[in-house]
Amino acid sequence: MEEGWLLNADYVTRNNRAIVRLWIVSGENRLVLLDKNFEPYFYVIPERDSAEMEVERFVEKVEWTRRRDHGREVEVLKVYARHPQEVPRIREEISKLPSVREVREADIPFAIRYLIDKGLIPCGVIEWSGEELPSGEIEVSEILPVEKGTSDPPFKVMAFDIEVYNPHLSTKPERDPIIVISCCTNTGESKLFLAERKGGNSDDRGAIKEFISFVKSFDPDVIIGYNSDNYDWPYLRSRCEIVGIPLEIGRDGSPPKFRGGARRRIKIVGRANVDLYRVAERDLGEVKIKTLENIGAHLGIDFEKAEIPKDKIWEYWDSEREELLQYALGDSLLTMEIGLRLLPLQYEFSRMIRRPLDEVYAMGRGKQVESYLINEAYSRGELVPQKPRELERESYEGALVLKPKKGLHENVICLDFASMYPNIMIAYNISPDTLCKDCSEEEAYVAPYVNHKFRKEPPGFFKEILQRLIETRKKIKAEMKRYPKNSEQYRVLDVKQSTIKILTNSFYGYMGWSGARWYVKECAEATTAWGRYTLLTVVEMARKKGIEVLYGDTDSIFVLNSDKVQEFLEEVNRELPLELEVKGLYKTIFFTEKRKRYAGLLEDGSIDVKGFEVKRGDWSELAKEVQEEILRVILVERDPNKALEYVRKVIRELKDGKIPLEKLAIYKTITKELKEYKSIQAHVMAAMRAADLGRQIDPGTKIGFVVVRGSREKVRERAIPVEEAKKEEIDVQYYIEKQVLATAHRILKHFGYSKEDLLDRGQVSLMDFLGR
DNA sequence: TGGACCCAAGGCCAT
DNA sequence: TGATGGCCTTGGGTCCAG
Repeated sequence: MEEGWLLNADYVTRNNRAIVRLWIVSGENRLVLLDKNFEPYFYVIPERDSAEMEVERFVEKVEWTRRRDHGREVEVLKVYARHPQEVPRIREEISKLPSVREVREADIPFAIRYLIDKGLIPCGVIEWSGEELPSGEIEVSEILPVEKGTSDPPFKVMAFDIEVYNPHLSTKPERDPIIVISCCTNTGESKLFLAERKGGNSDDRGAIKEFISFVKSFDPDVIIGYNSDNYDWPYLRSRCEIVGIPLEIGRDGSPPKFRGGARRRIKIVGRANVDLYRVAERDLGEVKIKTLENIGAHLGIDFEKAEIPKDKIWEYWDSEREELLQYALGDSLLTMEIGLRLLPLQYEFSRMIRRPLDEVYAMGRGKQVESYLINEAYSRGELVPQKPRELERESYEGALVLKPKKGLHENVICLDFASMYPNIMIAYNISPDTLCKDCSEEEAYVAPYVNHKFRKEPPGFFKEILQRLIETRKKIKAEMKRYPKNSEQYRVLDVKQSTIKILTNSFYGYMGWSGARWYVKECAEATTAWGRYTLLTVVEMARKKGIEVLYGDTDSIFVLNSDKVQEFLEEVNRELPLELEVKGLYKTIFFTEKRKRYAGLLEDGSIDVKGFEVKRGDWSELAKEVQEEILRVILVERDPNKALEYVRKVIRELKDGKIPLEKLAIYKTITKELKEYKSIQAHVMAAMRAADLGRQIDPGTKIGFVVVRGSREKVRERAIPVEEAKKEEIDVQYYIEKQVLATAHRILKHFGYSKEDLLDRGQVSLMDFLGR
């Protein structure tokens, strides 16, 4: 048997038959495995026995088999199609038959079906025996997954980035050529491909050709970019069409395939395309403005990169080319560095949910959970439910949030339930297949408030899966202790446990997602009901013990610390089927009267802020900086008066024009097409102005704007993109009142200061008045 | 006509 | 293309006193 890493899977059609094709990395070799012995199939749940005869009219082969549907055994027809492309049509026809109740699993892609049935793990190792064909491909006779301690696959990775000549505000492939393509590899190579000057214009033919031949010669397994799905790839494709060069970079010589519109995914045959921006969008929410540079800084990458304003790229190309080339190279080098840090988690997700890397990176969390469940269902002989027809969103009651006791508190301990929702699902056997309407109260757990019932036995689909995930994670965490924290083994195990944690914590949300195959509202509703009940129970238990509860949210309570707390913890853990543990100890903590907003000084001297504007991406840097400093002075220096003086100083600086423009920019996301907005607020207006000037504004675009002076009253009338603003035009009064004062007063009002106090009206009231 | 009040839209964060 | 709860700003409307 030979061995190799599974990079990707697809199929080819030869002699009208679909042949599964696997792309393998084996040492220095890149192999193609073909399996001719796998047929597309799906299931039919019959209404009557005549279904068999009626279904047979549409296909060559039908056989009876036993499966389970939500735990119950069912006799179903396994229906084989001649070719995967026939499946959608046959499925349509068959599901119309009166003798057919339901069609199942007809929408699982052929190559994915193969991976599931064979138990093969993408980004993992497989072994096979077979025969080499004259074409060099290998026809396999036997193929198996190999259980191995995981490590990162030995893939060759290439990062790339394009720069476009852009004397206009936007870039248009019909008009603007590519001027630089920069590439680098995880083997240390880097290349720049430059356009040539021809009669005053730049000609990118040569650059594109050289790029294509570099891709062919380096032959990467993984190609990464930053926003490449929405910019670099579409642009390259357009340029190739315009200049008449085929973008033949697939391992079979084919061009990339673009699938879908705004949420497009790009497939390159035999390789894996990964856009790190989409990974960052899903996994790095803490980075508010996701530029390449910000992501790099967040990941701790020490990288000096030349700064060139986007709209000046063409000028540098014309007159300061060397700097532009450094900049362009920096982009692909930084993309590579980011890739080296983000890819391991994507590899592990690929293994966990058994999907090729180039699908995993852009899948939403719900789809990732679903892929995992589909594999679990197969191994249990369970039929996969159909996708819900229409997304009928029925909302349900969620978590409980207590009103905080406002003010400063000393020596506060935060207790929380470990993975509350997954553990509730385990404790009360919540699962689509255990939900029962007519169980007796003895044989079922009955959810409080909502009265949904779940059979106590046998363990449900979700319970079994969650139990095993949590158990596996515990083992990994124990194993991690055997290695030093900076070791490779530790890092690999950490990625593994972290993947399990993310997946485990996504189950509840998946259950309540109306687009999920395993969507059952009652399950989600019962989970939160037990959550509310549990939180109320511990609050009551604490009070009975004379422990003061200051705040609580979903699965946590903040209490005044005392020697009673340890005993209380033990009592809770004795009486409830969940584990309450210490999450943190605050020397000082500050609550306002509002929920989900607090700031505390932890034992190690760090400050933990939740909810306040400091943590939000849609406030100016100035406002956030001021609020952060106020919280620090209050919690650490315990000197509200000093905070007051600080605010007054900042306001003076603002009036004196000493605050740089960048600190005044407010960033918000455009979430839909501009014309669809019912309410035109500042960020929408700023985006419209940007669009008028030629900037591309799509849903998902972050727009940075500032508020300038003017006769118009409404903020939106005075909101302009930050790139177009001058510092002299800033509406200082807006920033004082709506940004600095608003955020500062939210904290300082609890220490007896009014907005007037913060403004220092007494001393500068006349100036202030004239200033308006 | 301006201010008090209310509500919905919009966005982002806590859990 | 997991979930609900919650906070805050803005814009748009009504009502009412002056």
